Amino acid sequence: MNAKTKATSSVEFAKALADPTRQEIMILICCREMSVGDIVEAVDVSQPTVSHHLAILRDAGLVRVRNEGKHTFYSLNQGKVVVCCGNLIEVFAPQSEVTEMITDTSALEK
Amino acid sequence: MNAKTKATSSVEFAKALADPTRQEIMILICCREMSVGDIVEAVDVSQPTVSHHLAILRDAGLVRVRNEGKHTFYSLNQGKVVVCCGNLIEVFAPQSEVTEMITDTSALEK
DNA sequence: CATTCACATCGACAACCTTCGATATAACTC
DNA sequence: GAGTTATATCGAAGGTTGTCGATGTGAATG
Repeated sequence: MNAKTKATSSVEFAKALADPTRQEIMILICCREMSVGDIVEAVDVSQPTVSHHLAILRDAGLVRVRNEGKHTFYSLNQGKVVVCCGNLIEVFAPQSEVTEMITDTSALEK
Repeated sequence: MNAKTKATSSVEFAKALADPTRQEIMILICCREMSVGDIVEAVDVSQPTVSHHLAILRDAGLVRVRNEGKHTFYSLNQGKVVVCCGNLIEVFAPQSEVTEMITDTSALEK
């Protein structure tokens, strides 16, 4: 387990994903950095609402944040998603083949 | 994809997991069948509340239900958990090694 | 067939969440 | 330093969710 990355509980992880707007934002920043303004333009909610959702994703450790002058760039932490999903599978599907795979190998360690 | 199993959206899946009582129930019935009464005894909420949570898990396709006389037995659908988590990883971590694994092989098909 | 048992459903209430407009903050610009 | 731009925070409104007691329902039981 990486010490830098705060451990996110399964409930907190699920709550962070439990909103369509948040999932939409997550897809936008999944594979690239985006400024808050760019995200606001891409989704159909106000700027404060986008900031609010980004704060929730930040608190869950699901996004990386980088400040550059006036702009703040967000990007999704894909590794965190993998780790949290791995936790879910370990806890709620301990008898599945996938669980054997992810507990045997250290595929989720990074 | 199994035609019997209704496709659960990632938002619906996340919402189903986004409550500690529900996750507690999911762990209880993860690897065994339990009647509603047994679940009520094991958790610290009322019987109507347990029924309510079971209904949400049922609507999300996350539990199997079996009636036997007066009793109703619930058990977790581990395969569904694996499939839904696989979907999350594919969508939100497309560049991870795990995504290559689960898209290359058909490990999630059952 | 009246009673009991197991569970689901209903109605109400409180807590929480999403959303917005308004405002604060912090950084560039002229 | 006054103005502008980008983002965060605040406060309120409205919707959703979790919880409970009360009640409905359907199956076993005597």
